[in-house]
Amino acid sequence: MAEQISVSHISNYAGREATIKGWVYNRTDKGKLVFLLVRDGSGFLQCVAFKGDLPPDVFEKVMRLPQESSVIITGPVREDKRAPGIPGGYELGVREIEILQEAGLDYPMSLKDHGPDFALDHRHLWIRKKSQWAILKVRVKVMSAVREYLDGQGFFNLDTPILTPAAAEGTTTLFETPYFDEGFAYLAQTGQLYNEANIFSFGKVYCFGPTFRAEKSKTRRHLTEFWMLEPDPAFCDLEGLMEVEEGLITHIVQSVLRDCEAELKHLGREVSKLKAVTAPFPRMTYDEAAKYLIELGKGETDPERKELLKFEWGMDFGAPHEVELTKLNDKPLFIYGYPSAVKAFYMEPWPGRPEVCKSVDLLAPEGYGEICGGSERVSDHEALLNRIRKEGLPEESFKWYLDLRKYGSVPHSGFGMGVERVVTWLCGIEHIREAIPFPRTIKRVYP
RNA sequence: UCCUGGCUAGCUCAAUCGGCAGAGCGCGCGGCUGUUAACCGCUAGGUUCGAGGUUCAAGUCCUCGGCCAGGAGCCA
Repeated sequence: MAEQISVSHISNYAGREATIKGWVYNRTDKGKLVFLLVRDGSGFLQCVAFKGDLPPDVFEKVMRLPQESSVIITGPVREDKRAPGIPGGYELGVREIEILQEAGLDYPMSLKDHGPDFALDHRHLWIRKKSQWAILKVRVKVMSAVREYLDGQGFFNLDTPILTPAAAEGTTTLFETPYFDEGFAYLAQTGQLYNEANIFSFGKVYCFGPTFRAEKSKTRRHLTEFWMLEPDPAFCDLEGLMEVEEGLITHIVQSVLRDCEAELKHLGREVSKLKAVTAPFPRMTYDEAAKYLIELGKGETDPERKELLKFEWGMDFGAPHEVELTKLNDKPLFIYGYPSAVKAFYMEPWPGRPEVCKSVDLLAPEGYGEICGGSERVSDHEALLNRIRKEGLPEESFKWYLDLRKYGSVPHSGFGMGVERVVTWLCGIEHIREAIPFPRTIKRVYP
């Protein structure tokens, strides 16, 4: 009996019999010869049926097998440069085929491109498509690389609650849900405050889960539900934080390059640009970036562009500003020392410059922009209390958070990384909605 | 919330100045022993987003409405 194998391991079986279980992705019939491109989740494999090798009724069925039919195929594995697929270069002769189900002929997803509305309405089927499968494979690798790296660096993965009592940062819109006799609970937009509590029990911690933002953002960089990684190490200043970030990002990129070569190739990703992503990453202060942008704006002649690039010290970067800054380097770029006024209340002020805080954003190159945002946290109890009062935040809600500064406070830092933004960048794709299996956007909760 | 663009066959799109509603893909039928989103031939497939208006004539122009997109703001 032939061994059942994964398509991804096909190269180990050349010259032997093997069985694969999967779905017909495409069929090309040539009269007395039929090619079935079969996917099994691990890859795509060409299976070849010759008329002379099969009983007439079986061959007739294979020749008419609809796209997406589920099959179990057994036959000889052959090395053949002509064979397409992922990894490709190998094919399976059809000696025996069991058809579990002939798919309906009205399968709506074409192998050609669809418009976004149609594709998203059929996301449950769209994910079967090779391009989407490749992107989501990269996502899987990013997720596992994250855990692999942080676990290896002595971080502990402590989960933080998704149902939370109130706004962590006050400003951003939250999803609200009724909560028994307590009134309302809110879907977490960050696990950071809880991470900070976990720090004092575990030292270096991270949370990794879905995050919710009810902002009415309608761009190719936004989802209302996205996955965020938030590492928070104790005894770590801003410089130490940047080192954690560049170590993590480098490990993610190298892991994807190593294990997702075929997927990136299929997506047409220029791999050489990712190979350049190694620590250390360039660093730039907000002051330097502001100066650069102001100069750039002065030199701009197109009035529309000039308006978009308009900038003065104290502003937060808009998308067009970010894009310009990402063009400066081939590697991700750290920008640190933002004005306190545009950042959150818990960020440590810069020594001797209270108008600036110890915050850092990491911008992915090639125009992709912000993938991480973080800071050193205020560790002094009085200073934090003052910040909370100044922001007009409800002191009572932050009692437990303030406690953390009373019992063994230490310098600590943390950042958040948007998983889908990283995947979008690594895959070189246009839109973040393809970087998550079932995207949630302002206009879409189906399917 | 604002700005811009779009809506025509199952899908992706064309239709000149307002003048007969088209193609490719997919489905169906036929052909082909090396296809790579195969190719070749044939068939079927239309409430042009909705309502109203202008006109001899509207997919095309005007008004209102709906839906989608991506950009601004905000952010990861």
